[in-house]
Amino acid sequence: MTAVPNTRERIVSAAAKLFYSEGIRAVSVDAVAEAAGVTKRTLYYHFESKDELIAAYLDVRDQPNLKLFRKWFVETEGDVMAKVEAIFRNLARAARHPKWKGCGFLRVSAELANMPGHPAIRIGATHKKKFEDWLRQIFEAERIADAEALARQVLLLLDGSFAVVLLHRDPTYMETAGTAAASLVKLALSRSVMGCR
Amino acid sequence: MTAVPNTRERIVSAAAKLFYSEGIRAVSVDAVAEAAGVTKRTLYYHFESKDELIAAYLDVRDQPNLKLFRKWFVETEGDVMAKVEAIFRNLARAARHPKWKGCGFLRVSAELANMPGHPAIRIGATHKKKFEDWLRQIFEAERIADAEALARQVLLLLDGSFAVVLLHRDPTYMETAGTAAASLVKLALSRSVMGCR
DNA sequence: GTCTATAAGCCGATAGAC
DNA sequence: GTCTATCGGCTTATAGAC
Repeated sequence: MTAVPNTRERIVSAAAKLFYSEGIRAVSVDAVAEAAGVTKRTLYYHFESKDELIAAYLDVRDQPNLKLFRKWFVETEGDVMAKVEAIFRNLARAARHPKWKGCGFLRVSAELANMPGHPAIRIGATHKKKFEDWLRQIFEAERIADAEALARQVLLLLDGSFAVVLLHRDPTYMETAGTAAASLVKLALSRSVMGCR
Repeated sequence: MTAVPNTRERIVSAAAKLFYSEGIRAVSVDAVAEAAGVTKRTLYYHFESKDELIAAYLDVRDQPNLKLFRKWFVETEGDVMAKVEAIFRNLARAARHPKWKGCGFLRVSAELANMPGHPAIRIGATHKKKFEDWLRQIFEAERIADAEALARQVLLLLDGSFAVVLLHRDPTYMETAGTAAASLVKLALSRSVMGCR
């Protein structure tokens, strides 16, 4: 809420752009500072370390990301199958953008696989849990018996499509994942209606 | 087939261990050379660049990896659903090993997301296509109508479970993925028997 | 084919002035 | 809070001897 352009925010914004585009280990602190228009010393005034900056990068992406998924869901006409499938279709559209490079959270967790307790990984894990919980609540509202398992299955298809499309650069995999997700939702729904476990 | 311990093989073996354990950008050429017991100059005699070494690392993992999946599949008693599910159950067991750090192919593609044409990414893409083709052939042999789509769906669940388990360090997601995969196979099988598209 | 030695520069992080 | 200047170490890759 300061009146002047916030230096910290400019640094995080520059970091987000570079880290997502190039990868966190490929981008130096120098490069982030230069892109933000500050010196490295200023950057280290606002952040204790590069690791803290990486965590800040993912933290600013948390809410906007979840909000976008919710938007795609609610703005779609039809039943819950159609709404879930629409998430994947919208994601496929996003993946066709030349600057798309997968899921920032998953890429950081892959890059930092040798540092399991890293703050950025915690933020990524929390983000994905929030998404899974959101799905679970939706399925519970639909009176689906094992909403928790179904939410996990849809999450697995979503994160799988991030990984596969990043590798093959073929967004049609996201549509395949959407079809699979819709099938699983339908199956769970039919089981619940029949009163089965 | 040389009689003496092959220097090139020792280098690739050391690289594989370190790259998988720490990440490709986190490991220096110096570290690989030292682990292999050769000097950096010798390493650069056998490999033109670090990029070529990364590609070699994934290349040696291609066949053993596919062979393991086939082994898990054929050694499982029961129908195709049980066999597919067994892949995920075996993977969950592997993921519980303390040294497990996800899928090497996917992690490289995440680390090199800014270099789409990198030789190592091509090798990873080819590897995953081989796996997908193997699944497709299995489903075709089961007379499943859209074997291609089903193979892609199972692949998406598999790679999704790699990504999610790496993030949460919770191998039960692999069992959830296995359940989902079995459900999708069963669904496709029932559709094919009924003669539907 | 393997070695020693080193180039040339970038890395994360810091000292101290203002 | 932002600057200039720089530390010590590590980076990929190479020159030239044997």
